[in-house]
Amino acid sequence: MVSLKTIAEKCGVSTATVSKALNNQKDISEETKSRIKKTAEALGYFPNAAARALKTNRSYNIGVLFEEEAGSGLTHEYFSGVLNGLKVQAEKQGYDITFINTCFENRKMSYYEHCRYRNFEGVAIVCADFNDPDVMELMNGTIPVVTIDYVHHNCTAVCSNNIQGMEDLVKYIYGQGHRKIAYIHGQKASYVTKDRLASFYRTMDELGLAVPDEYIRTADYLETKGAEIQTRELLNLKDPPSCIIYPDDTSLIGGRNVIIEMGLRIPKDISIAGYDGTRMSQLLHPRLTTIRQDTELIGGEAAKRLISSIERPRTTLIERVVIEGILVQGQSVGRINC
Amino acid sequence: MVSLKTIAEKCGVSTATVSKALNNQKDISEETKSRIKKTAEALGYFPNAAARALKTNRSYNIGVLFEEEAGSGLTHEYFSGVLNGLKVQAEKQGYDITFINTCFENRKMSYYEHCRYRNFEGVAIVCADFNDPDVMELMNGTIPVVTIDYVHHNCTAVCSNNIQGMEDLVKYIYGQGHRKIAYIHGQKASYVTKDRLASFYRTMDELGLAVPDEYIRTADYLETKGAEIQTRELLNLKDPPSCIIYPDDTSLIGGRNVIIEMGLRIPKDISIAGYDGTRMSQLLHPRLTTIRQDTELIGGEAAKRLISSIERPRTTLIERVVIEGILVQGQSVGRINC
DNA sequence: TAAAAGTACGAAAACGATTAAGAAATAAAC
DNA sequence: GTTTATTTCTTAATCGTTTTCGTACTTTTA
Repeated sequence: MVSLKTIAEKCGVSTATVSKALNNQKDISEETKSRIKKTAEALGYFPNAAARALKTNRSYNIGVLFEEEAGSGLTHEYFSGVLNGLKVQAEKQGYDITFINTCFENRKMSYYEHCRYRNFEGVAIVCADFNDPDVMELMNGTIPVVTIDYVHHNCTAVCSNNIQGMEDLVKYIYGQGHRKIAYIHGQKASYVTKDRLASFYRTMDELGLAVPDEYIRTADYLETKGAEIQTRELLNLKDPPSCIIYPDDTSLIGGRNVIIEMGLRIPKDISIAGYDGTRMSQLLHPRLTTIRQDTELIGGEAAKRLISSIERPRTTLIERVVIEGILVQGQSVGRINC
Repeated sequence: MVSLKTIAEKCGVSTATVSKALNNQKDISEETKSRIKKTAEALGYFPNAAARALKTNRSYNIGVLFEEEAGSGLTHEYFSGVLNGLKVQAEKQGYDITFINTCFENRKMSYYEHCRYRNFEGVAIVCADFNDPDVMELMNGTIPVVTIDYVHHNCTAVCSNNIQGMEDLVKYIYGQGHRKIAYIHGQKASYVTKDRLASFYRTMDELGLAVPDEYIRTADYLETKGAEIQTRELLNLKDPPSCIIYPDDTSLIGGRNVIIEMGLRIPKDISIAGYDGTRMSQLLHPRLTTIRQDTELIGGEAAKRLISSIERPRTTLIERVVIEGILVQGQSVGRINC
């Protein structure tokens, strides 16, 4: 292991000098500096993160909380996209990313304890149960935290703009001539659902469209079962909608299958729209009309804000960052005469 | 920051005693041990990973190389599934997972340098360009490395059993009565493709079936474009196949779209099979016949082997671990009379 | 009862870096 | 020519652990 000491001996100076030279402090002469740097290079020196962290209390390490409810968080495109954005940006700024977990040697430890143990300088909560006391402890703690799609008074939040997204979607559908628009929304507990639902109602209202109660239904995100059932019921109504908006692109598949099964054509007989803009949504025929959530950007912004609050804690505000969704005009919402 | 010193003072003993007590060394009396442990608990003590790593040279941290060629590695279900398996198992055994990158302060550093900097005890290469000199440096280095779906003489490899998977798939298709089976395979450079292709030929041979050259084609993994083109050409042959096997579930979608466009029914008019067993594959109608790769298990095994070679370097062999794929009998391969 | 063995703890060095304070040499100021 | 400032480097302490070795005391053994 080549350390400062090795270099110091080779150069006939003290380790202090070597340290300062490599860190470009100005009380070392240019000549010695370059001599030391050359030797360091030649010896293949790299600093020891542990030693440095111990002394400076800076780990350049960010913890990411990524727990999969339902056992598949990492494999869901939305979350993994966000994680990727986070990773890319953090790397760019010289930070590493480590998953936060709860195992330590044999015993359990809380997220917060893990963070202190590893000296994480900040935490990004990408995918977690926000009601979990351990998660709350983390959010209420003193380590800077950024949350995704969840607002907490003590943390900077980066959220997809579900209000604007839903508004854009509804207005586009309206523009295509649709007047009977149904919305199957996801679980009501989440912020995401609340925003989208409120925005749906508001936009419909603005457009002067009535929303029959039976047009509003619930089905789980990321699953097809619920969407299947709800779609069937919607299509069997006396006055069925001409367009159905689904919780997301994945659950939409369930509805889509039912529609095809019933012998209906998309978008001839019935129009459908998703939400997410998954890769798959653009592979299907017809390509889905959906709102693409810019997961890269969401993750990237999260990283930027987090690092900012690490490096400039005084001047960084706790804020709510909103990332616009992008309407993807596929072919699943057809043009009709109203 | 509550440290050993804090506890030592509170208990009126030395830090050495505290350390030994908390680590359950046997030259501390049971009485003092419990007294110390209680105080530690009460003070909310947690060891400092950096200090410990510095002293013991053990970081309990594993590096994961996860570079997205084509800019989407993390969001691909196969890779993210493996990563998740890795994460879960590593956590279970008390290790943390950190992404390996190449940025350090301002300058670049190689993967290997990053690993030494962070004292990673082992490395898992999940998704990377194996021809990259930096990746090769890592594999040839002294840090234990486990690779996924790639074999290198110096590293333990965990691979999906593509030989058996393809064999199972072909035999199942044969069992359904198909005799004219086409195979659109992925990029030839990869081990995965080589294994599958060889196994395809071998199995067909074993079954006494001829493989016309025009039945073997190439299309990229994870993209639909190539599969579209190849499917069209296959279906326009004088003697088209009755079943087409695709590089993977994603590229299959391209072929599927072409088939639907041409007015053919799956599996009535043409049968198709994928490879991967993505979530989506089981949402489509008809559900895909495919080989499900147990990504959880692949990642889990990778973690186990890696940790084993970290903790028992002497007794751990460099080996090639093969994870069986599971035939998923969807409905996309129909029964026909030969 | 003296020697040997065992038990329970402490002192101090070490891991590899950073940094405040000090020292030696040179340059500038009066 | 003495004092002061500047430049350049060193000394030594420190971060929070672990670990080797030593010591004091107690218990066992012959």
